Amino acid sequence: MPEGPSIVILKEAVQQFKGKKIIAASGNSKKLNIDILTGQVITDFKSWGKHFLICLPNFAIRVHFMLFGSYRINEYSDKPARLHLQFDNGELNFYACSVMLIEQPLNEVYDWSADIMNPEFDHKKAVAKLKSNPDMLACDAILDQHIFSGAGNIFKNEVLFRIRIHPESLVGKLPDQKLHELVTETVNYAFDFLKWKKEFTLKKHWLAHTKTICPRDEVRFHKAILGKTRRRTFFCDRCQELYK
DNA sequence: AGTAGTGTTCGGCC
DNA sequence: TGGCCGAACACTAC
Repeated sequence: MPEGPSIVILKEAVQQFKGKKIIAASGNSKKLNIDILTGQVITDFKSWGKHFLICLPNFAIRVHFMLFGSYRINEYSDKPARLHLQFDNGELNFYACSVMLIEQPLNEVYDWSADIMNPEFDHKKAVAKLKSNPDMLACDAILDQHIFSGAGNIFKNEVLFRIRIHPESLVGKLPDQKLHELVTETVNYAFDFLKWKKEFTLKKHWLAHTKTICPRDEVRFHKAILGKTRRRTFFCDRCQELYK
């Protein structure tokens, strides 16, 4: 569930509830007084990277699916719902996710130009952020939500393989052209991910993530826990260049 | 059947 | 004060 494109899919799937009144609300969220939701009208659904935002007239609900979260539309699971919203035309259920109330205007909370799926995504700003973090490893840079909001661990492995950059490369040592490729291909992969996820062929298209053999030169991939983010990393040390 | 992981936050420790 | 690290959360595909 978690990565940005999956949240875009969710946003598309809930459009039937835009402009609808919440006729009942329940759930086991501790961060939110669910009673205040009943009677409110949903003005919009938005997303910022992995954040799913339910907009109401005076505040928004932020849903983050973390690693295990899930949702059901017009059906429910046997697990307790973290948040259940009932409408006259259906229902929306969220499970095992983080739910938060946001009372500040969303434009003050979120920098939309950092969201890789947003039309306002700003390539130049992303490059500038990378350049201001010269000591950061490439594998951590892609996971940094302030630079690439919506990118996750699959992105990291696939994008670094696509652009032939070793995950332990220092961002400050990447030539300008590679820096631009990093940004361009992270965004490109987001839209490939979206398309493949909708076709249920995402895994089939993985070139590096979870793989044992490099499809380019057929040597073994390395599998290691790398970077400050300490996440699984799959890479080929023959075709992915180390900039250090 | 057990394990590991599409993620983030928090608190303890040095 | 701050960086680093592990735990917690809680589900399911393999």
